[in-house]
Amino acid sequence: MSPRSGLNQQTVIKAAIEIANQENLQAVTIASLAKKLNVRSPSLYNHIDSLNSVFHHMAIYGLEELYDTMISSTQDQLGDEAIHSLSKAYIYFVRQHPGLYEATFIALKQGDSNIKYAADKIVRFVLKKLESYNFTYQEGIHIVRGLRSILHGFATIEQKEGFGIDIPTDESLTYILDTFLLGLKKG
Amino acid sequence: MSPRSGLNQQTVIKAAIEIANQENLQAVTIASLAKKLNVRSPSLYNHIDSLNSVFHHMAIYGLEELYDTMISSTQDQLGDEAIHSLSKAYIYFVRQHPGLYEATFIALKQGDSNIKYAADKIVRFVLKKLESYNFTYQEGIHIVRGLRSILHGFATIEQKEGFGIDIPTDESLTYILDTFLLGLKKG
DNA sequence: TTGCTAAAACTAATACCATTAGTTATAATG
DNA sequence: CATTATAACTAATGGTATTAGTTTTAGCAA
Repeated sequence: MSPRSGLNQQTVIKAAIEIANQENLQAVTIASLAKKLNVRSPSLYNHIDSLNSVFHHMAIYGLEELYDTMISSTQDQLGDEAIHSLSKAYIYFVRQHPGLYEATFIALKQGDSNIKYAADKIVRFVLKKLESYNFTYQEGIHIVRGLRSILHGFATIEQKEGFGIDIPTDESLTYILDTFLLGLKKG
Repeated sequence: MSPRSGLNQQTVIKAAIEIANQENLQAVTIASLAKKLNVRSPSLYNHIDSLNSVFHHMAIYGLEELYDTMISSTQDQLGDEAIHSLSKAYIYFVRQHPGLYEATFIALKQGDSNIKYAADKIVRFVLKKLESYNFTYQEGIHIVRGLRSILHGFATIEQKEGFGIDIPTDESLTYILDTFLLGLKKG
């Protein structure tokens, strides 16, 4: 107890992620963090710059985790199989870490270069997986934008429970990806 | 000036939408509304229940506007043509009313039935436009979820300027929709 | 025209929030 | 064992939403 409670930036970020995933991103406040970590609010400023910087670190951590998950889900897969794997990994990641995923997205608009870089790594990875299809560069961009739209859109609608109806969402995801991939082959 | 400034709920919501579109949804606060409307913060409570209820009304208004825009963009169109039109209408609506669109989405998770109803109207409209393809009910659901994912994903990524790269986003949208529609025909 | 009343403004106050300044206690190092 | 840097603390500032209680006024009735 009392002074020297063993805090550091990592601990604070980790606590923030827990709160975000259990509640939501809005529930991450200096006050809620302090309570969870058994210190007074101002004490946190020995480890972080601001609440905004907490979101910032969450975003980078989340994007890297998402990237790793996608990488390891595809291994040496290529083509349709790889796209299905990486998509499933993406959607499952959002389901397991909803608050962390929120953080990755909220922060994007701030235009921070570290975050852009972490996000770009994912885009480049997907582009790489598309190489086996022999698309032009421009087509590749369109396709990545399409996949990203599908995955982000699907994930967030699901997160907000906007789908309603009792048809399994996993089946829908498979159907949507198959349709998109089929269209790519025919185009 | 002073008392009786002619406020009502409509005026407040309208001011909120203006602030949201010009800045963003977070900029809509009781304080910013009061300032814009030249009254003190507590005065607003004569016209609204809470800040949350303002977001709520924004969401419903936004969904109805979006619905109307999509309806009138398709008129008596059917099939691919209709899907392209309604999609373009959706994306353009988000570009023109970014803050209002934010509100429609933030509110979804609250699970309010009025909002669910307004959102469902759009889903049913898109389902109707798909009738000419002769899909089964289950396929229809998958496809609507797909289109919704594409449109919401595309719109929000564009909004946060997450696309980078200088290839026109309109071209990407057309490409993505064509690909998806092509896949539907082959399936 | 005058007086009443409901509505809409106001001020004051409460309870939260993030953040900064300044102080105290402690853990580790010389 | 003394010093020092660090990490906790308290106190204070200025922001937020919201509630309570008060004053003002617009419009209607007599």
